[in-house]
Amino acid sequence: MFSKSCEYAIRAVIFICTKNEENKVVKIQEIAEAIGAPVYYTSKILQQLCRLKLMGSLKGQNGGFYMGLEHKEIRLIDIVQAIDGDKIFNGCALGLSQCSERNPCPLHAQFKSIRKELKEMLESTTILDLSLNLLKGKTTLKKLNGIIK
Amino acid sequence: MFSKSCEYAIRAVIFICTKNEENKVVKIQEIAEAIGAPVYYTSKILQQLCRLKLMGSLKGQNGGFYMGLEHKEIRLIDIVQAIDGDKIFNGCALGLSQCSERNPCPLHAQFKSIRKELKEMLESTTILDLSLNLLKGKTTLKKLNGIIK
DNA sequence: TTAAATCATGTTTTCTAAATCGTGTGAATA
DNA sequence: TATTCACACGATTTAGAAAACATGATTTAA
Repeated sequence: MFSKSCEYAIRAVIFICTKNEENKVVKIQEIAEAIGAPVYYTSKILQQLCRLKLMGSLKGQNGGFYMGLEHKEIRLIDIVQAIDGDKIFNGCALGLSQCSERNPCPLHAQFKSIRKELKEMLESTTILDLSLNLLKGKTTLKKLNGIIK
Repeated sequence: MFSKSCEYAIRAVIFICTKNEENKVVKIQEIAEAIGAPVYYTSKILQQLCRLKLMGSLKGQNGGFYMGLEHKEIRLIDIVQAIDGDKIFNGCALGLSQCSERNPCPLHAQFKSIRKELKEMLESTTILDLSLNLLKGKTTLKKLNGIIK
């Protein structure tokens, strides 16, 4: 569904957002460990999000990544589009480049409503909401008996 | 969404089914060209489907692949499961191995209905239906001015 | 019966996403 | 202001999917 990069991005952003409740900046080392992703790879992805102003970063001692007030309205769709582009919305399920409304592939109609639902979900879900659920313990990023609930 | 192999598989199966209206066996060469896929790669995939009895094949001169009466009830889900397994139904959207109903990831709830809709669609759609739409010209596997409509 | 056609199968190569590495740059603090 | 810590960024390596190849097995038809 999503690329590995995109999975990491979403996990990271949610995690950082939970930390931001305490107005903290989070180091890449801590992020990578918390979401179970390779450190260098994760940092690359987060740099991409920073460039697009989907999150912030601070260099130097006591530096790290953060999601501030200016990022409270960021939604899942923003992250997904930043990393995976919009092939998830436009891409043909059968991989046909010429597939479109006018020239539909055999599965085009069948996927229409699924795509719509997916897009609406990504558009309406904020990272903040997801992070609040994580904080409340309703959802998890790790194993039940892991460090992070 | 699907792996490349799975895309090819679905395209091929639909195409073969359209040919079967005339009770013909179709050569791998013709199939690969019709669906715009590499010959050797496609043959590998179809062999997999043959082993699972999702289609038939004949060796020797005038041989090829076919979908006979015994395959008329085959549905999209059969093809997808044969090639991609069921990670599309069970796999976590965030790639977390431990994600489950009891230990849901932050997106678990959001993806629930989307998954359900996808699964129901794959279960209810027969290859035959898709091939009939293709024959009627309602859908296409190729460019508008390509050989195969 | 033999040769050609065609699927079957194991191996190798290629390509790209994923992961790693090395060096640069900016900020904090002693 | 020098040192250290942490992100930034380009380059490289790795791994796995995708594609290509080589050879074997089976059927048909001349």
